[in-house]
Amino acid sequence: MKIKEVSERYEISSDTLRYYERIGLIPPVNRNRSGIRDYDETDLKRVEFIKCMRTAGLPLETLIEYMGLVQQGDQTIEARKRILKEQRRRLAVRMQELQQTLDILDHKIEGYENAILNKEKELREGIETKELL
Amino acid sequence: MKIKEVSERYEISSDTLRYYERIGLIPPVNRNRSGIRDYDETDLKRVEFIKCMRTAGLPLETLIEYMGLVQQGDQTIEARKRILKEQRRRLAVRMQELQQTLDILDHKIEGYENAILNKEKELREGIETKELL
DNA sequence: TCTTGACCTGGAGTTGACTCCAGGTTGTAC
DNA sequence: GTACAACCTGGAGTCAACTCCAGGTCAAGA
Repeated sequence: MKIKEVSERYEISSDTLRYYERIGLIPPVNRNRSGIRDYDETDLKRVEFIKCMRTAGLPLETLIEYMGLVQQGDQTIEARKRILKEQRRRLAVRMQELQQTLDILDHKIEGYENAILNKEKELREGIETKELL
Repeated sequence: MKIKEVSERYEISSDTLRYYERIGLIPPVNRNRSGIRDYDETDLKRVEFIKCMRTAGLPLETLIEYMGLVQQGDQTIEARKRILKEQRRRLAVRMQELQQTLDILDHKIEGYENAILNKEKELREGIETKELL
């Protein structure tokens, strides 16, 4: 599969795919006789995995380390597991943070939903409701 | 409250706090006679809000726009609500993405938990279990 | 009085992750 | 056989969001 198709399938630009290869995140992709990249199933799996992890915000550095360990074979399984567990932990924390922010946003949006009502009340009763940040 | 204390309370560096002021995210903070920033309650609320939204990944540009609207008073309530709703929507999408990645990580970790067992099986039965990415 | 530490400013530098470019080759369609 | 699109490389440029720095002010303690 040529780079453009991979690029479209995973919504990663060709430039980025080549970049990932340059920095050693993905091992060199096979080429056809004229030197054009031809991604095989293994390459695609790697790209998909990286896409997924990048979407979740894992840094390239960590992924490079991880992919390097995969290349080194079975004796790195423990190390890989450690990396994944650590990233899992971070991700869980991250999700809690997002959830908190989501709650606050909901609360604020609700506040705005009531804002017009409150303004009427203000006028009627001559009080001032507090500033909505 | 002086900048250092604010910085510690919200885990935002003093440089970043000043930076936020420079780019117009936070309106100018009051100074004491010698020109040193003295954050009041309103300032702290703004900082807290920004901290929370930045943690969730909202871009500075959006926050600047939003904070600008807050400064302009009640006639911008609709616009503000629209911004918050849009960000809420994005955040929900983001969380789904993270959840997906979390599931995949769990799956992979489980795969690694079994990896040693599988290796024994390989030896016993002379088969090869597929590569663990 | 002198030192120390926190603060100030405007501007420059850094980081992570791309993204773009010039200059060149190749395979296919007309 | 020539135009065209898609590919290649190495290197430079961009972007968001900080982060650091030089050079200077100021208040409080030894």
